[in-house]
Amino acid sequence: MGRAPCCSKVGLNKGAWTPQEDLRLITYIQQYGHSNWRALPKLAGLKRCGKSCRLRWINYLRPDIKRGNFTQEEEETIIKLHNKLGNKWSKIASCLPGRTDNEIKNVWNTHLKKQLASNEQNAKTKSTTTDSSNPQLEKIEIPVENEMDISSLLMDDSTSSQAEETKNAEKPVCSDSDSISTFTFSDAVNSFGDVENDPFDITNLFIEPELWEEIEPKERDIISQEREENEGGEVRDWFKHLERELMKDANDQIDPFLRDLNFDDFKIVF
DNA sequence: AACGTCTGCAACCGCCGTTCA
DNA sequence: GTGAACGGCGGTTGCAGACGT
Repeated sequence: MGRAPCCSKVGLNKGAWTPQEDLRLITYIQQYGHSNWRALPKLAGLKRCGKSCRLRWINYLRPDIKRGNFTQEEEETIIKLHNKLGNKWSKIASCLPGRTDNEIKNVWNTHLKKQLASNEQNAKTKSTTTDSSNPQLEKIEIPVENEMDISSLLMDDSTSSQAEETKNAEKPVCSDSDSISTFTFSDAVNSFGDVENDPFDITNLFIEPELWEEIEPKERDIISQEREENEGGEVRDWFKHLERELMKDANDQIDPFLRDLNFDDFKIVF
């Protein structure tokens, strides 16, 4: 007996999402959250499968998505973690704030895998020398263990043994099982700081309640204060962007659901 | 300009683990 | 204990734009 399909596929839209659909999804989630993905499309008036909505939100519409090319540091992190974890994209993504598993998977399959392959090829042809044109992309041999501390993988190879000794004294960049307790607001700021044209301020990022509890009280105050000042701005900007997109196609009819929206009604959801 | 090929990425598919009645 | 419902994950596909001929 096979599993029932996640939803009836009859009459549902497939393929690329339209700006109208995006706007509907964002609007609904901002107002009501996403406690039930299966029910969401019906409640939001979307002709989409719940899974499709979830994927669209997680991979594209979430306000805390980090846009732009991956930095060298991020690529190094992916390579190191992939060496250790294999294709555990969600685990790798959990160590790269603002990056999605899908995005990381794509980057790996389209760029990093090829780079590593060509790097290995170069290493074979230049087997007499230890030089490498791209040292950070060299394959790193790390023994696989059942229990692991990802933070050690993210430290410099040269400092890893030292790091092991001072494990408890050092604050890891990320840990598989306990990332929430060690990831501070300052870490987030640093990790987002050099992103060009980042449309979202760090203080407006959606923060899961559990994570919010773990943020230092002082930092929470700073975030809250800045949020009060900017409340709704990020969402409004995003709506405005979508509005512009919507207006590009003169043949589009204005969605009645969206027509009467008052953008000032929307606030960041905690 | 027209056509074919390549590349990157968004989205889909199907399976798995967890939860709950 | 069982199976349906659901969220999540990883592999794969398909499309659009870039590029080459």
